Amino acid sequence: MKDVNDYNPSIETGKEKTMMVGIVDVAKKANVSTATVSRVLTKPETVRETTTEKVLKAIEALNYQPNLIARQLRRLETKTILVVVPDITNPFFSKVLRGIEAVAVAKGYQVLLGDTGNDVEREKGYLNILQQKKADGMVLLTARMDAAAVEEVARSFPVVLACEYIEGSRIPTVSIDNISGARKATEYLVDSGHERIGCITGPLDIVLSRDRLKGFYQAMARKNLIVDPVLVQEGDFSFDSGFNLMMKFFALGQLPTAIFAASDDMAMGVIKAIKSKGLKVPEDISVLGFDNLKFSSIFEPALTTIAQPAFEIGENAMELLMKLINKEEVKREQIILADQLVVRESVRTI
Amino acid sequence: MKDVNDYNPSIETGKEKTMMVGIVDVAKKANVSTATVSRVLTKPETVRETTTEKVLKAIEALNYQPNLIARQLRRLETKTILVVVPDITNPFFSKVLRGIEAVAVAKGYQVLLGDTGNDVEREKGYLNILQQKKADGMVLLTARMDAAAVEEVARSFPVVLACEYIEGSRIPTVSIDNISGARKATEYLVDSGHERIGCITGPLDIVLSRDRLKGFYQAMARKNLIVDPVLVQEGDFSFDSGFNLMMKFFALGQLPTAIFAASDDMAMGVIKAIKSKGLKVPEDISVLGFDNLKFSSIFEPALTTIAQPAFEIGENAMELLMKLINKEEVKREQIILADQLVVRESVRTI
DNA sequence: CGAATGAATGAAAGGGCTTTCTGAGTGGAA
DNA sequence: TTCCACTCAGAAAGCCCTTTCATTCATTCG
Repeated sequence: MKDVNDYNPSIETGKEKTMMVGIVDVAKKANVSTATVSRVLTKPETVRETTTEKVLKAIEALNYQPNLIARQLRRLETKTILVVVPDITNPFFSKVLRGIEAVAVAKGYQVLLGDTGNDVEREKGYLNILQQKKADGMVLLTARMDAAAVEEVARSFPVVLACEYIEGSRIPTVSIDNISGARKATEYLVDSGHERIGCITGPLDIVLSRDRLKGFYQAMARKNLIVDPVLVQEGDFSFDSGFNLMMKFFALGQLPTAIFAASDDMAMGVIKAIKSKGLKVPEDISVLGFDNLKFSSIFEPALTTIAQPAFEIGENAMELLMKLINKEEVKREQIILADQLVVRESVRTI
Repeated sequence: MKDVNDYNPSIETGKEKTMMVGIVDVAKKANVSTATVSRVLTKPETVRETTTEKVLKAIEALNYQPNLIARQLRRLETKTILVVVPDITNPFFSKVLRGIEAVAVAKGYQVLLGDTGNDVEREKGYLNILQQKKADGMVLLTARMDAAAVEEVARSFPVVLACEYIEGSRIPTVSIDNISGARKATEYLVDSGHERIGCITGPLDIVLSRDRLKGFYQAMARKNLIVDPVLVQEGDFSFDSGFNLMMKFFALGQLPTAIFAASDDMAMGVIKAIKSKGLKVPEDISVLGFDNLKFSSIFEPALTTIAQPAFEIGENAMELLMKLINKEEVKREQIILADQLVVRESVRTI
């Protein structure tokens, strides 16, 4: 059964007591109590220098690493936070995640990743992790699930929402103002001379999608323009949905002169569809996106879009979470970061 | 000091003993021992049905959630694995991560994320997490650090490498064959009639970059073509490095008819540079990439590239890790997945 | 010189769960 | 009826740390 090619590290160590070295071993070796060893590790200032040295030497000699699980149990804290993401593969979310991670690491926290794959059930599942004490807090980059359930958890544990928010909730949130962002985008389109403007939204069961749509309507209303209902279509943020919806406009024979897409991915899909019909962007139809993905500047035409400060959203969210965890008072529970219109080449001035 | 706008959930619960309910509370309520409660939760088949019901009812009533930390301490396992990534923002890695996550979740594991931001020091830091027992195993998507250190850890803990490997190491690995992939790519270029071919490599301190370069040389040698040394330049996988290196070729007045870039990002940079000089791809210069990012098919011209099965790499890595954790024998310690040449529009047949 | 102070350390009690060992109870075979 | 075998459940011993409380010892002051 055994084969030279088998890889089994535990065999290599043989049955020689690989015994995990514990704090007692160190204590014994250094001739002190476990209490002292623990103190050396966590409050060195309370231990005499000579003792500290002895202990450190023993730790070194035994290559001792404290068992964090035991510490966590004792201290009832994990120094871990949970981040729930709808799709880690989406560069926008991974950038937010990176912002979170950056400050987490700086503050000595680790991050447990929960990718829901856009599945509400899995999203719910992650709620338990807090109650099971596997994390000290959580930041949600998605909030499609039952709002009450989230509220419930947030009542007993530190929770912050990033990007999305829950209507009527007091759970701390950091995001941009999607309404004003979308309004700004649409107004730019109007100011560029467009009147017949289409909107491809995100999934409307998400607040943030509704907000962007709301911003669109607001801008149109302010400018006294009429929105043709067929030109408002619900996508799912994906390239494909942008492509398909634009094709639908073609099929319907209903062409706007400009389209506001609620994500850069969709905007690119829209543009591909337009090109596939032999038309040009922005000459024939203008397109404006949302997110400012790295790729949007590389794309041709380079996308005019609303930039979200993804990394900063992550940073702020984590900082907020830290305050919650440390039971500091948090004054503003809604942090709104500035978005920005990035003008590139996909919108034409008429 | 207090303000109506303060958000402080612990205030809402007041000082009413929000007391964490523990297994003893359940036991008391159900009139059984803690042992029985534990058994209901973990080996229900050993408990009489009527008892089980009582216990379940108590659990329900108290909304009891077992403290996983305590369980972990007792069982000496965390049901958590650590994934160390050089940059989560890179869609290739996030896709691998997703593969890992998918099988992790399926097997009841959680994933702790370690993003190193391409920093070797941070990479090293994550090694400790295993020894500190915060994770049962780890998969490394990067292995720039001291090989000996990794080996050392891998001797006592389950570790698998994904994408990269360590030369001469027996640590289980899953990846594609970068040498043959690059060779295949280069040969395609040659077979398309190109002879003067440039290569833009990844950072050469990474094995995988060296392998791709090696594949390039092998193909050129097999086809009896001469490699002009100035046409081989070291990039860092980024769009910018591709752009800059191509500009360097222009500055040098040394133009190849085709370029093999070791990443799609770089390939796109190269193409942008070519376009910026008023030349066309593939008409004037052909470009071939590596990775097959989602974006590569959207890019114009659509990139001809080598596709890596990122998600599958992740899946396989995690499955391998599971075997290691469960101390099953692993026969093959190197799993090579198939890469694939995806022909699109960026290479011209002469 | 004795008492009071303070610093440094140790003993021991958990933190919340799992699991072994043991005992109680039940039913069946002799 | 006695005994065995078996099932189910409880007592209690940890898992490995941290932290409180107590103790020791040296120092200072009256």
